[in-house]
Amino acid sequence: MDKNPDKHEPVNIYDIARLAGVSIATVSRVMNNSSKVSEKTRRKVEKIIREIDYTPNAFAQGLGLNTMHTIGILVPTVADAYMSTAVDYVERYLSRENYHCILSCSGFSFEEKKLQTEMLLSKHIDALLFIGSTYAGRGESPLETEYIREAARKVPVFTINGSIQGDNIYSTVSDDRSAVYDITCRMIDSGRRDLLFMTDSRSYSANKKKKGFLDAAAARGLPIGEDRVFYVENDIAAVREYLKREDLPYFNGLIATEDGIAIGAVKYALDMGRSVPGDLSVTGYNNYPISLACEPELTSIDCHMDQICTVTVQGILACLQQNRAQKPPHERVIPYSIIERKTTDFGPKVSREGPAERTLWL
Amino acid sequence: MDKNPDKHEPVNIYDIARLAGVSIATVSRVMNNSSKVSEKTRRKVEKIIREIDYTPNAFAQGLGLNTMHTIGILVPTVADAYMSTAVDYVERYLSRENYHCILSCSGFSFEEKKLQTEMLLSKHIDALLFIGSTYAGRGESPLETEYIREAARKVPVFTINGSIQGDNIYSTVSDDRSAVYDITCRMIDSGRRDLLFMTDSRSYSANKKKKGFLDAAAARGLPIGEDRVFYVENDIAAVREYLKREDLPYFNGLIATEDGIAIGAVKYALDMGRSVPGDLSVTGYNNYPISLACEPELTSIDCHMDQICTVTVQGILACLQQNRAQKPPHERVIPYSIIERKTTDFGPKVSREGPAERTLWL
DNA sequence: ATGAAAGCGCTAACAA
DNA sequence: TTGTTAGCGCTTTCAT
Repeated sequence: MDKNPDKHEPVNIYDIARLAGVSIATVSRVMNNSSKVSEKTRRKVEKIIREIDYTPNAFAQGLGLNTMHTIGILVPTVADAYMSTAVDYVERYLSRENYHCILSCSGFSFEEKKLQTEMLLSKHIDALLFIGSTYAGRGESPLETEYIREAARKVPVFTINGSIQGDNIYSTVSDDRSAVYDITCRMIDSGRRDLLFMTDSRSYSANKKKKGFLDAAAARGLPIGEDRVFYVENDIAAVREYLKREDLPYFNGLIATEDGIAIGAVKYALDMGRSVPGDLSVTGYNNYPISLACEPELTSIDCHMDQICTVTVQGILACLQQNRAQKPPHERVIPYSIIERKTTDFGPKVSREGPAERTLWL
Repeated sequence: MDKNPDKHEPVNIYDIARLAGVSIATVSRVMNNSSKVSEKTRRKVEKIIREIDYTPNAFAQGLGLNTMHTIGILVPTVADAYMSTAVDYVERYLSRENYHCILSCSGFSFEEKKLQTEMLLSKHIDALLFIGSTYAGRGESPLETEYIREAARKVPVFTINGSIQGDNIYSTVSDDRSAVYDITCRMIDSGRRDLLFMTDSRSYSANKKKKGFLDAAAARGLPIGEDRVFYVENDIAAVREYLKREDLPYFNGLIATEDGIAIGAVKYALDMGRSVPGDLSVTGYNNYPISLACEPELTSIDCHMDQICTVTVQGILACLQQNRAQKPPHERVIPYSIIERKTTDFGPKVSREGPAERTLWL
């Protein structure tokens, strides 16, 4: 075994103790800022620590303390602007509080989601965060989310944009239904009566959006039902062609549950010589970077990811801080914003009867 | 202390041993698939393990083995399509090999990058991966990257898109210079002589791109120098205005080092009634999702992130596998592709003299 | 204020 | 094939 002379020899607390002429207990006390150390001893020990560049072994600390200050994060994929923005916020915030994040991209399959959850749990993380409505299932069976409740028996579980019932589970969501309700009302109030609703999913979240659309139409007395709801792939080119080929009813307003779908509609209009928003008014959802690249720039719904993440991390910290102040509420709803850009001509906001429910933020 | 009855009581190897009527060594052997266990004993132990749902304590394992099979990943921000795509690939691949990823978003400041590196190191990770050319510095002083060489004395260090010299450091990069050289040649060969080069950075990577631009112009005998190089913010709206306001020379071809900059140029053209690519030919870089949202769709350079990540992870695994087969090479260059879309009219590829150097992949 | 020593749960070398 | 036991490096009583 040729030992690499460049490699730092592992230095442990015993080395420091020996060099400083004290016991390991004292070194430990110094490392942990215990008050029970004389100023003189502390300085002596700190000097050695600095000279040797000693860092305590995190595994040993973890073994004794039963925590390594690590949060597990699950996302279906991080190669998506929604997820990656959330991960970025959460990681930075947590990092400031001296927590690290283990990230796992689980994909959308049930098996894989469950497996990755268990893998994360086996690493003795302090809390688990699920980002994305996919983890909430489709609301068809409680079995879809049973593995999450199972996880919650070991560590506190948090979810973003997917509400899950269960002990020790805390969700932060945006009010998808109201958002779509609002934006649909505004579109109707701007004179559009021939609406289309396009989505790429039948998830719990997508269904809430659909409800918002239908409720708004009903509230405004428009004869709009499921026949105005279309399921498409969230792909600009696909939607662009879909809107041409299909035998669709006439429409002059389109509500999409994804910016990509909305942009496909804008491109369709372009191809067909229909002006936007003149002939066709379009709204997206999520306010992704692509909505700014679109021409004209896309009106979209912003879910205030920063607030969602802030609230979530505060909940995590509250749960983990020993002074278990109080548990966070089981669900928190964050308000959305309608970002009006160029694909709509809503005009000044008319308050006919307002949204069906108010969003709250705390 | 009210103990939660729902909470799993921590089960350890001693419990299993007692219940199975064997020693902890035998349980450990079963867990690690050691061959030295009789089939009968193995079954007996496995039964208990399953019944109790025992999972070994990762901290204790880590302490003994001095590894928790964890890779540290640093990115300046993961809220960026380039980074998040890379993270997604890497994490999935590593996950299949039973490695977990600790992710850290360091930002761009030197202090923070260094600090986060040390935080990661203190977690006893098995390897460190830096994603993004920002970690390579600007090539002004070796001190910019000294903390990375320092890290490499403890664990193998890998970098994506930033070449760093040093022992135990392995880089995977795309051939930025050749990519821009190629695309500039193609633009010139399609009849454009009044070129602009726009970038948002003076990083090592950005400088290589600039060199590709200038070299190509020189190779084609065009009198183009630094006066055709412009530094702007990578922001669609900012570039859109910048190109109008500034007292710029006439240009009919624009090479951007970021898709966002290129799209800003496309929007500028739109505002000014210049047709794209007729009056102005534009190319971006990175082939982000926004390049598809752009109208017309943006020609861009794709760095084959999948290959970059595959090569990188293979290197990581090679370094970590005990049968230290052989170390990976210190630098690997991955070929790029020019994705021709609608903002250029390159026509059939003319092979005048070819790019100055060939890219290689292995 | 300081030190001695008992764990934390696991792996692996050594004995049997 | 199985069991015994010595670490791994740290935190934390409990003495002093």
